[in-house]
Amino acid sequence: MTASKFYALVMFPYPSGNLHMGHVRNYAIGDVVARYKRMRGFDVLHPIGWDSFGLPAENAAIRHKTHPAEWTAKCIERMTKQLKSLNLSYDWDRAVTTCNEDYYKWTQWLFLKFFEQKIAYRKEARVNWCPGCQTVLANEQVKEDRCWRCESKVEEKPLEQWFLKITDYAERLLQDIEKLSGWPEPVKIMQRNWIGKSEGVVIEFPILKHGESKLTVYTTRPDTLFGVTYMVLAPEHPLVDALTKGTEHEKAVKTFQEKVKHETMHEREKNLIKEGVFTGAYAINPANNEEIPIWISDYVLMEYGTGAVMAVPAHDQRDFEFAKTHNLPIKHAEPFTGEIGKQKVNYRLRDWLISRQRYWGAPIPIIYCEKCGIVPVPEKDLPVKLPKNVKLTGKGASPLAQVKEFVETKCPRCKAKARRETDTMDTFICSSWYFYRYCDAKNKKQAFAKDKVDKWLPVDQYIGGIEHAILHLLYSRFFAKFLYDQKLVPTDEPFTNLLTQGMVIKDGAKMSKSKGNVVDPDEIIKKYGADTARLFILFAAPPKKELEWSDKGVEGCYRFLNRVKRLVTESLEPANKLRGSNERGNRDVQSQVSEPNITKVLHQTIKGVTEDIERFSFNTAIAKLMTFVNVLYNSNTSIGNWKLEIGNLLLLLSPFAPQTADELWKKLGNKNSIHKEPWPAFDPELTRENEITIPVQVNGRLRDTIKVATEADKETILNAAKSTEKIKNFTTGKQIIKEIYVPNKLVNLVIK
RNA sequence: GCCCGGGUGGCGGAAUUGGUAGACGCAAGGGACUUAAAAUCCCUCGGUUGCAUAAGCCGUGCCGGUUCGACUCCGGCUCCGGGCACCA
Repeated sequence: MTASKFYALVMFPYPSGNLHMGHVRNYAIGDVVARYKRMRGFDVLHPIGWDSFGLPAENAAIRHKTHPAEWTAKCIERMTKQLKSLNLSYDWDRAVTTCNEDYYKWTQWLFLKFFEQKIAYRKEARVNWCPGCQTVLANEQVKEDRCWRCESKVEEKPLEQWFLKITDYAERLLQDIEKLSGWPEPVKIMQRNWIGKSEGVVIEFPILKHGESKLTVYTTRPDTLFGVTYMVLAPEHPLVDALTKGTEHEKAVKTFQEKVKHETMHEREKNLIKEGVFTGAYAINPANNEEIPIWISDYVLMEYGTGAVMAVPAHDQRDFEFAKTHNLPIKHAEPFTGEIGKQKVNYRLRDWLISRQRYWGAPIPIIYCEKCGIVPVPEKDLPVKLPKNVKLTGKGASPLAQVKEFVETKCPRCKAKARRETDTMDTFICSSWYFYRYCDAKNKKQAFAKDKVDKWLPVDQYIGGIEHAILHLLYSRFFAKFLYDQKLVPTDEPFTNLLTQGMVIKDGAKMSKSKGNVVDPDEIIKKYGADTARLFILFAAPPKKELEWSDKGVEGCYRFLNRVKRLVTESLEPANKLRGSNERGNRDVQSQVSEPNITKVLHQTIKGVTEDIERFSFNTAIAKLMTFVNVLYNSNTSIGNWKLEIGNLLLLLSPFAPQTADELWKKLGNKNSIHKEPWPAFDPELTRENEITIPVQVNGRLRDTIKVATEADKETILNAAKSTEKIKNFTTGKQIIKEIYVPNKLVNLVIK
């Protein structure tokens, strides 16, 4: 029988040149999972790589007068050293680097697949332009009208660009969220909201004195049809011209349209007073034949629904505000219950804009021919290599457009002179399929072999930052579905379980250069070693929560590891040496722990640590190891007898502090690496206490505790509880009306 | 505005199904060892009354409810963090 597979994946880093604490946290968590699963006998895939295309490298190269390829290579070299210094158990042979030809060749190949299936297409649209990055951005990459990366204010520009038709998958992306039982609820909610499904109807309103022309609106509330008092069109709506041409309203409408044209979506949204003008035309409410005025206003968006709405000010906040501003009637009406219009589903999700007007990305493998039009680069001609000799200024059009040798080519179909596409792909494309490439990282003939991805996918545990709740995690789900449809991968969801780690903060704020609160992992590793750094990061907070950095806390973890080391050293000394009281201060003899109890605590610790790791409660797992070490230190028995306990302690410690655990393991006389050992098992019988302390409450308030044998029956325990001095003080002269006994948990006496 | 998280000692956090609130670590105080310091080891450590390591009262953001019993469940607020934001 072969071992079950386990794919432990961490979000691969962008090679900025510096590992930061967020990385350390992500990778420490991932490494604990990988090491633990390995010890549990799983065949574990735990890879790492580099998300190495992207703007920062291009900008850094310009600043440092070097080439992005060289800059990136240096950064990767540096960060590889840093990662290796953390003793992360990666399979380095599988490392992928998205800016290498052998990777982006297949990114381009995937683009061709999308193109074949008409998922990749070109269209002109008003797109988000970031003046800081000098490129366009996808909707997902704009946060509150600012660029997610450089925080410049995003502008809108009408441009012809490449898109991926992610909207074709909107319904499946939404439905399959149900399948993601191993994902955190907030992430799923964010994705649902982003997709933004709404179900409604499309209703046609005839227009008065305009023959057959009709006004089509989309509404989720057809029941409010009787309350409609006016109609509103988006300023760009195609009917506007026909309605106003040659009328007294034409001029005012044109002026308004001009004004709106120069505003971005966000500016429009910020307008507190809803502006608009009357078109002079009227529509007829199909439900009651009322004549209602048609207005235009910037609060109606051309991009959503039909670009026209029926306004029900009695029901809708925005309609209400508009009606008040422009003195339009507000009508409270009976609900409309008839059948009208056609069912229609709308989504807020827009297609993914993937063109980027920058150099450091995978070239879009497309050729424009005057005769043949848009021609995909034939597969055999891949990769379309990024030319090395480029002038990078960070300004103006796509840098590739300046490279004559790149642009000028022949049409693959008719062999006539043709031009290459000069935009590159959004780097989120590169990161949407890297976890497939890991399975077959060196394949020269394919992006990945089917049997390899069949073996490893889906990812059993994915770990990364919440900041990708929509971005990377939505794109990757989309890719998975497309690749699944192409029968290239085995599942239509890529990640079975997702753990979103919290940020690392210091002095209450995110670590950042501008705040000057950055802690350099290198310095911590140099001073205390990688194990201390890992241990602290895992101990200071549960993975999902924010982690407050504390230099003192780091020292505490350092002390703990030294305590473990000392324990091992002392255990190797002659067995007759007791942990005598003379070297331990004047401790209460009763607090010392005797031999059989150590066995019990060992088994309790194995049980507790195992369960804690399973539920990602690493902080409490480590706390239990500390408790165990404290118990050993407090023991009154010969330390020479602790071989078994100390061996197990090291095994339990090994996923957290791999280097220390292995060194000490060898010191104990073991020849093989601790990391090849199986995870320790516990005996449930041996974890049992033979005497337990039971709290005794009177009217729900703790009054005393009693010690009883674990097997003691209800009657014995209740009698014992009622007969203690303290309890008697509360109960004498009173009537016990109820006796509550929760087995092995507590006694509560209700008195009157 | 809407949708998610979250408020527990001086601090980070624990309490897994409603059952001894504060595990573990940090900081603080005391002690042992030492010529001394560092390191190490031990003890105390939510607030309050109290000589007390006697006993009691209060205590998990606030107000109320359910329950023998609530950090945990329910209703209403409040503050902090995050996401979305004219999507008809």
